[in-house]
Amino acid sequence: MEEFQLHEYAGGIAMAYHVKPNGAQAAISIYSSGEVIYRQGDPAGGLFSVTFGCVMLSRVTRTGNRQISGFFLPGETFGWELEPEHRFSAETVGTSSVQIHGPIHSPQAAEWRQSELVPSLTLLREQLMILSQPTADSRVAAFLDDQLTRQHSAHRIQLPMHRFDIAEYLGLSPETVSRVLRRFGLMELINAPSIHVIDVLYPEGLRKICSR
Amino acid sequence: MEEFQLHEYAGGIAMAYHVKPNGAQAAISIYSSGEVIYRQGDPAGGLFSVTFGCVMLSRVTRTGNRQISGFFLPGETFGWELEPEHRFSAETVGTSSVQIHGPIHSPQAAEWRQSELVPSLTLLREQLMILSQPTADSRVAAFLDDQLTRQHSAHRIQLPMHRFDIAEYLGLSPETVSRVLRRFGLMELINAPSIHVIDVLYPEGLRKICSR
DNA sequence: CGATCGATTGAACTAGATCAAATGGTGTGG
DNA sequence: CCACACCATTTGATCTAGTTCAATCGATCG
Repeated sequence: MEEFQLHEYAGGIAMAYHVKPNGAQAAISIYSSGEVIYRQGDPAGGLFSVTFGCVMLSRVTRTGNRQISGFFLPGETFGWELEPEHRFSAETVGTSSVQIHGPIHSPQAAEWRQSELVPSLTLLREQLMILSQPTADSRVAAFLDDQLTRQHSAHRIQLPMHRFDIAEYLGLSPETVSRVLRRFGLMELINAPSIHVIDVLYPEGLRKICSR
Repeated sequence: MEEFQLHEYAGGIAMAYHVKPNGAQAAISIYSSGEVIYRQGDPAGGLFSVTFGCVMLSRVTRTGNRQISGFFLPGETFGWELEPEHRFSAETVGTSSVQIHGPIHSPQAAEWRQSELVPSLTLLREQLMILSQPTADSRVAAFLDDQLTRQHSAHRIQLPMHRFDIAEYLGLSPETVSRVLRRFGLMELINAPSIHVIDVLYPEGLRKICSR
């Protein structure tokens, strides 16, 4: 079992050390909701992985529009950059903790890089399949199904992000996202006990809606 | 300058050897249009990169729908798999040649893996941004702009794939793709001398349409 | 020169966006 | 502890963008 040692907690940020099985330590930062881990244009230094909560990657285009690249969940790695600058901003969505693996080309990150690159690619490919869905229903359904998988849950999923962010990510309006979720509720596919929690009552039904 | 040695050519498939500067040889296959390189479900053996033409990755979902994962152009690498089976099919779009780097975990592929994974990730992330565009115009514009970049061209792009495939990739109907392209033509943003060739007359105009 | 398949165009319909208003939840101050 | 204010979300009504279905056009190939 892995162990966490909390070192300080001030102003919503904490540093801790993640004690790996082999005794090595990796720095862990704990963030409160909505904090920026790095900003688009910052020097691309590190490779990160989520240990708790959720991290949203987004960028602002030349024309001033915001695009959401994705939401990262525990066990998922982000911060890969080909260029010397981060092309996306990373911010927490809800209280979250993030493990820092050091600079992308550092020896510390090497092992991580090796083992996590292909999973990152696979993850991204799945996200692509969500966004190539033709209708709002199928997109939202695919999104929820993806969350089920990535949260390793049979029914309950956490959606700590705003509806607006989900909408922007899916290329839909927030009103449409809201309406689709309501409809899914009426169809008894899902149940939303609170705004940031959704119980998927009938996962197979969701999957049938995908790519229809 | 790199050298190609052609060894055989039968039934549209040829094997050749790509003579690298250091003298090492990497196998190259030449395919005619629409040939399948591997099929979804095939054992995931190899890592490939396009040397000429275009390769389309697609899959068929449980519900029988086809999804297009993307189009790969010269210099781009595909075939990454986390699991022992290919989750997508790869087929050529137009006459194409593909370099085979050997099994994904082989020493021959190691170097390639190292150098090409982050670029693959970056590429995929760009594609994600295309698909998260909210309107048909912005999607098609982003798609064309992406092709300009990836074909390293200032104006002319080749679109060897069918309109239907583009449409499926973008989550649009083929009619809409056709209409958008026609409209772009009327706006004198583009000019299509033939069905598979498009000249972008005013690239900056395309970019303004993206993410509007 | 016809046959076939893909692409385009047209017309009707529907899904989703937009604008506007109402609701609900959370935190703050009285 | 309650009332208010602020924000995100939901709901409603209208309008537009995109799909669908159908017909036409065009290129390629026997």
